[in-house]
Amino acid sequence: MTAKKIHKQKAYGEVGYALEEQVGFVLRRAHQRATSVFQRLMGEWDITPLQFAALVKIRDEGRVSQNQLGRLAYMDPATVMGVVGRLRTRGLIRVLADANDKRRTLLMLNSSGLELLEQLEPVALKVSEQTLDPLSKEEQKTLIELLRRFDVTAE
Amino acid sequence: MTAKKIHKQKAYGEVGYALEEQVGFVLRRAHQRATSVFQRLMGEWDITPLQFAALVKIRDEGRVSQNQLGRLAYMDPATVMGVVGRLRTRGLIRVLADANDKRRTLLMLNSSGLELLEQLEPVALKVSEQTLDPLSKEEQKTLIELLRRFDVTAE
DNA sequence: CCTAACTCATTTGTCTACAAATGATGCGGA
DNA sequence: TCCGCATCATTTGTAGACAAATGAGTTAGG
Repeated sequence: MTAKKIHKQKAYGEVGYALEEQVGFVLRRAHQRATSVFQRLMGEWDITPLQFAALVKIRDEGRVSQNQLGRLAYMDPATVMGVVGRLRTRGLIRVLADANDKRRTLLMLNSSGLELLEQLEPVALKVSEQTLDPLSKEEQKTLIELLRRFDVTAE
Repeated sequence: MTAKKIHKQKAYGEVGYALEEQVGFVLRRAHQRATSVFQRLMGEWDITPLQFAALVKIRDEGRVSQNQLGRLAYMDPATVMGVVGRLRTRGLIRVLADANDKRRTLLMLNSSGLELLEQLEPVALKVSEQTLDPLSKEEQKTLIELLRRFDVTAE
């Protein structure tokens, strides 16, 4: 019914600017899909992608300062503030002052954080799986590799 | 300098959960790159990726209702509200009531909206170009195609 | 022709995302 | 040694992203 209207979109070879061929647009779409799958599978634990990423990074490091965590998980300082605050409120991490550098706040998982993370990791693998479902195994590998190339540029 | 710390991240074949190999994580990264390039090139016009997408879609359709626009640009109703509000405030679109359906609000570009959009489109192409810069032409095509496959599922 | 189910715009609330500014602290070089 | 510059955490402000709820309006089926 409404499908007819859709065809008014600029088609592939058309002259003008085709929004759905621009990287930013399709990346946004793909990212929406990924977070949607994440919410569906992780919803029952009430955790967000960023909160999960933070837990993983904190555990991998043992102990990190907030800024360090931000660099590892690609969050800017303001965003880290929020994420860390919520993890702290939920009692998943321990926050302590760095004796060697009074500017720093050190973060580490406490036992409930570690326990939760261990429950979550297998689910996170399912999230990746389901997100990538429309692609063949070969294509999945290609996609991840191409996306990771955006990283090298450091910037 | 700090590069040494980075190697504490789980390496490729390691046992545990490797965050940087999960789709959601790399998609988020890639999307960050795209919006960062967008801001850098579009900053001088003070426009955001979503606002630009909305302008394109409104022009392509001629006139759209808000919900329709949301479906075309993949924004939910609450997000559309904000974007449309800002475009209206800046005087780029015209908002009128639909005579046939009193629930609906119709949107269309006014002359300044159209004029701005025409200035912006060539810049938007540069945004895509620069974003994709780390990849070869061949890889760029592959990436876009793979990303667009996430769309077909309709979901 | 009437009502139940749907659609539309809108609000509220939570969570990313980032720019820009701030004050406290640390550090390197003259 | 001390002074400028960098780094750290933090705040404020704007904008996307979405869930959930609401009331007005439309449509389809009985």
